[in-house]
Amino acid sequence: MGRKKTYDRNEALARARDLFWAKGYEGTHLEELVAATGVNRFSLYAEFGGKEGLFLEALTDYIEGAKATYDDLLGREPAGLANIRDYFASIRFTRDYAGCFLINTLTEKHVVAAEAFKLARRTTKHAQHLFLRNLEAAQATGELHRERDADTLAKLLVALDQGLAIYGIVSPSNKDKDAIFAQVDLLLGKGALPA
Amino acid sequence: MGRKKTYDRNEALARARDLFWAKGYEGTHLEELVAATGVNRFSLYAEFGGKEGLFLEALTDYIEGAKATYDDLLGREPAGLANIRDYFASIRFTRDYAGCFLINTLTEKHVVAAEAFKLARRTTKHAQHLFLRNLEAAQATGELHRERDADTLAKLLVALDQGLAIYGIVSPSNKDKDAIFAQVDLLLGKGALPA
DNA sequence: GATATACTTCACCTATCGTTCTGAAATCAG
DNA sequence: CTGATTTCAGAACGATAGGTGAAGTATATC
Repeated sequence: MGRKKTYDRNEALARARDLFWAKGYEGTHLEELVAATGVNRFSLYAEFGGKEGLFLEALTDYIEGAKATYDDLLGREPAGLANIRDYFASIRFTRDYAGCFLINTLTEKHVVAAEAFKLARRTTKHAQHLFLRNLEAAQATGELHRERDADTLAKLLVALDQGLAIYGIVSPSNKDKDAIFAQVDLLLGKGALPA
Repeated sequence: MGRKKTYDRNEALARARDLFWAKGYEGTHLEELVAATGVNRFSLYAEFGGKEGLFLEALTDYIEGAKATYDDLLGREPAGLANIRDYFASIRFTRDYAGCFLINTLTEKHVVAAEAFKLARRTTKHAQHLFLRNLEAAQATGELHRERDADTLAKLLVALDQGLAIYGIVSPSNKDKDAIFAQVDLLLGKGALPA
């Protein structure tokens, strides 16, 4: 019983996430959050426990979404280089992510920085693990040369993943993306890579 | 005539840069700036024209430093892959940059975002140009295979450069760095890269 | 339809932000 | 030394931030 909410919790969280993502924690004011989410100040406090709680939930929401994307694209069967190529093609080269919310958060040394750091390490490790999984499968089938250091290559791909997210902000050209993608292929040993 | 300043302008600028770098624009409060720079509020306004002016000067200072580093390491003669290797080895794999001040700024949509965006494009283009210069020289001497798309490879290196700056925040392990460096070498066609 | 419940609106509070002002301290020309 | 000039240190300013309280309104159960 009682009055119904005029907002949807998940929808509100998504809007808050986008705002925090774009403007950072301190740069996003409560008034903007109220306007964007449609949740009034009082309910926002009751629902999320204030600005800080809302931020943490928004960040967690983002992480879960990112993890789901990783799992979806890099967890496919059969494992192999195709999964990696598909990941870069469909994430880093199509949607215009404004960098990475989590990484942006790390650069802001506010109160939730410690929690964000833990999340960052965990997510990075997860992505690295998924990359490695596909690289090792590729080595098993002979798709990737067995002498390549798969473990390190996975780390490089993680770094490149982040780099491309940023590159997309500065130079969001599709022409560039296609060309860079071809170079990633070369890195993976596909295509005609000269010795 | 008049009283002497108790601070050094450049020193104060460097301290302000580090603070803004670490905590962002909105996350850095004037009181902290006063404490860190040793410049009192009044003088800070007289000297830099307020918080915004100080930020812009600090950002410019950072850019000039970064550009000088690029020029120094990637502009050396003779041009070639060694310069690129040296750059990554001495910048992205030794000093613990907390990401890139300029890129951090882009993610904060505050009042100087437009100016920061211009600076980012210009700096990125500059780095790309320097990478390309060394790649083309390497192709001329046969150090790098002539069929490689040097232009695109330069772009990839720019993206990787940014990615490694971030990777250094999350996983600042020197063991990782050495291994990743070996993979960068492979990307450049040095070492025993299997076809 | 009465009543209890939960959300909404709106005004207010306190803290703190960036900025400005004021009087004292320090420096240099004459 | 004297006076002009500049910086210094701290208080004070208006604006606005995040958070909270009280009254009103819509909804569900009985």
